[in-house]
Amino acid sequence: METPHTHDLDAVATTAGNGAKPEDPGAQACRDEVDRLIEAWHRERPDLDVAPLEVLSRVSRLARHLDRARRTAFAEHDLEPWEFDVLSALRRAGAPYQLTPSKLLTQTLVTSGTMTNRIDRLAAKDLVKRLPDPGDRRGVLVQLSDTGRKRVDGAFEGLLAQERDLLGSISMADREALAGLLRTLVLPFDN
Amino acid sequence: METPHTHDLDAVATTAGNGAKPEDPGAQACRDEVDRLIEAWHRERPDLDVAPLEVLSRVSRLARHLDRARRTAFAEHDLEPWEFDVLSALRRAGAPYQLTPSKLLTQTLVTSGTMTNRIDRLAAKDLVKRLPDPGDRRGVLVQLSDTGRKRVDGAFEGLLAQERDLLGSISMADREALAGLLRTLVLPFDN
DNA sequence: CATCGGTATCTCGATATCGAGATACTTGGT
DNA sequence: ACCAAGTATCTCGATATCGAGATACCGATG
Repeated sequence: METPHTHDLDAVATTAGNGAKPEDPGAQACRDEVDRLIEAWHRERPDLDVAPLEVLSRVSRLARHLDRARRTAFAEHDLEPWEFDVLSALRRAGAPYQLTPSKLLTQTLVTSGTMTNRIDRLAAKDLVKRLPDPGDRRGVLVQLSDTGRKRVDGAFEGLLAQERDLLGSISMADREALAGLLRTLVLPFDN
Repeated sequence: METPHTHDLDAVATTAGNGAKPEDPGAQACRDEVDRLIEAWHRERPDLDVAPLEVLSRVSRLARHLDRARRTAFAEHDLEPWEFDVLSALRRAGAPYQLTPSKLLTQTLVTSGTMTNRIDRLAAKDLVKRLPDPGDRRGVLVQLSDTGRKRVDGAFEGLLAQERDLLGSISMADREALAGLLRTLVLPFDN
């Protein structure tokens, strides 16, 4: 999806990118898809400042690539991304690895119907178990099984290895700067 | 559509975050969800270096928030995100706003079956038209209608306004730094 | 203890996507 | 001209998700 951003005041559209400028300080030599996207919009709508796309389109596109990469990484542990989402929430909760469906759906941002379905399928694979919630007969507790814990731990280690690899081209200092700026952008949403 | 997605993942050590550090230079005072995610993983798996999550989890989460925000912004122009994806690809192509389904599906990263379905629905709403491809009788050309062009132009302006707003808390210099670092991360995927 | 609003979970019909296969046409080689 | 391999698009069954509604239970109030 395209998240365009540019401001146009004239020729600003190419400011941050290494777009058409021939000088290119000492930076990477290559244009990415977003550079092309922005160039196309700038050609078609020279009246608009599409600078915001420089940041936000890249966030969206990178996230999509990360989704695919994670799917591959998890596949080596026979887990789908949605399975990791649920199991990792339980894992992070700590022993005895129990959460209510309600807690799980707020953490995974899916609807209750979806979560019921997911728990059913995870239970069928013996990765979680459904227990009655003592103290609230409406509710249930979803508990990570022993095999579930091992699978999610392995998948998480694989994920970290992959992510470390993806970040390899960026210095420690830049990673921290990046993390800080991203936090600033996320905060208004996270409350 | 949409990339729905859902993933929670990641949490990094506490390196870059303003996690538990009491000093906090002059930065924002608040922890985000990823800080909490990282703290939980660090508690449960102190043997792992979860630092990559500081960056990549934030990218994923921010992208999800952006998806929801865009859905809202597009709704004011009676467009779904997937509709904007297709229409904007046609719009960027420039007059006469024609692309083959193949070009459209490489740009939107969906399968051919999905694209056929999308074109059907867009054509039913008179936002695009299917034309025979002169020069290749297997193929068709998808052309943006006049109302389609107006709708996508309006939606794009709305999107830009929203994105400019979201980036408001970040200085111009930081935006450029952010865009540059994100490009570095995306490049290995984009080829 | 009866009631009523709120909460937790599940049910179920509608829908968008995927993915494998079908169909029709093109292209290069002989 | 013919044929095989490749390409462009569409078809269709399976599936995961959403979202509205149903059911069962909690808790405070009178």
